[in-house]
Amino acid sequence: MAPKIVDKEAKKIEIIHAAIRVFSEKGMVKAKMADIALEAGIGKGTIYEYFRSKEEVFASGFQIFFQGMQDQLETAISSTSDPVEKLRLLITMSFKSFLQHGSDLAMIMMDFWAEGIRNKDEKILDAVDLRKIYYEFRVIITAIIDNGIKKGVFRKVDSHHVASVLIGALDGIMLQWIMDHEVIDIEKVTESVIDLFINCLYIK
Amino acid sequence: MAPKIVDKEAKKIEIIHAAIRVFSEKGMVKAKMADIALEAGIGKGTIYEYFRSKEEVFASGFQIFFQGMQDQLETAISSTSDPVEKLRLLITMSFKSFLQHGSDLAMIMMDFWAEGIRNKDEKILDAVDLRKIYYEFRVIITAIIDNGIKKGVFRKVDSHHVASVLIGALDGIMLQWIMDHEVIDIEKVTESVIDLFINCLYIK
DNA sequence: TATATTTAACCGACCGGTCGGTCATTAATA
DNA sequence: TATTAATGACCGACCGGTCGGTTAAATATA
Repeated sequence: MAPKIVDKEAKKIEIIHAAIRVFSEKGMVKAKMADIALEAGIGKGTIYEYFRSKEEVFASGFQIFFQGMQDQLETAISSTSDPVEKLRLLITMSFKSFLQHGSDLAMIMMDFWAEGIRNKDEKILDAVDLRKIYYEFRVIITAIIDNGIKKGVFRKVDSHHVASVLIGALDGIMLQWIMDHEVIDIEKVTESVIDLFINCLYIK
Repeated sequence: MAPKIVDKEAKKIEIIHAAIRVFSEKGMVKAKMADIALEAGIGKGTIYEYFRSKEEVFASGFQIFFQGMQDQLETAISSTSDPVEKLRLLITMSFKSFLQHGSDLAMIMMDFWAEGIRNKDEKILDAVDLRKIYYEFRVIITAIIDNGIKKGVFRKVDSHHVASVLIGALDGIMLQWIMDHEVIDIEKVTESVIDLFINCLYIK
């Protein structure tokens, strides 16, 4: 009188991770539900026991992916209260986590971007809301800079827009790195970013 | 004994422009050959008189799109020999041309990025070679910075990596702008970029 | 312990729709 | 009329999603 019971939630997450692997290898469009099922070691139909559609699988992957990144970053910068050190950590951590994962994970980001931009008007999937993610990231950096200005370590700048430029630089450099690992030396670029942003904000 | 004659080359370019319009509106995947034919005011089969496949249409669009951008930029910065002014022009021009075109053109860039990255190993389409495009862009900026250093207007920096950061910043900011026009004030961000890059390189 | 029963979980053959690409036919031109 | 250009109905591969049937874990019964 009692049927087979599995940890639905755990299995769901397993499927998401399999999906992320497939998405990163083949891209959102070329990744087929059959591929995801194969990677997860289950039947195609089973995926539909856990998700309503391919899009929902994608959205779940998106959420887990960015949540993980954001958590990692926030714990890192909370380890110090010095604005300069916070910025330095934020920059190095961003690149480090990117390098860690290899180029596969970089690929998936591209799809998330593309999908996020394309679906920005249709609010069907609010999990795939890059605007919110960028907004939050901007808030964090703006706060650091404002704090630095208030403490008198940074010169007075338009913190909001400098934050936009920094985020842009981080993303844009990653784009270049994805395209050509040989030409972009992350170590040295990190130094350049730190040089440009921190030293230029710093009051000597 | 003489057949109907049309300007094949002109018609080909017409089709490419129609395709770019459709790609920018619908994205590479959702853009159908039938849509492109409709936009160009011809039959679907006719496209195949000029291109072998959808991918070839896409690659041609890619080439024309980036060639146009690059030409525009190069003529702009060739109007002066002052490194500072060259950099300033490069930054403002980049954003201006982006604003000019509206968000549709921004969309297509996303697809080009995604496609360019995904196809970087398969050298089938060397038209879609973003590595080359970025490389050339990097060379231009590196040259400007090196020239500035040589002339003693810029302090000694790792020009190659600073160039990477600048390109990254330009691209990354555009990404943010695509996602949320409201939050990113291009005018002010331009100022911030100029402030950060030029003033920080400048020797007072 | 062995067997029967229940039912959540699982599955993959199948369906319906889509779309890139083809080709037999027609139109236009000199 | 000879030749090329243009076309859109058609084809077949593909794929997301469905569904009827199967499996197996947990319990009930003897």
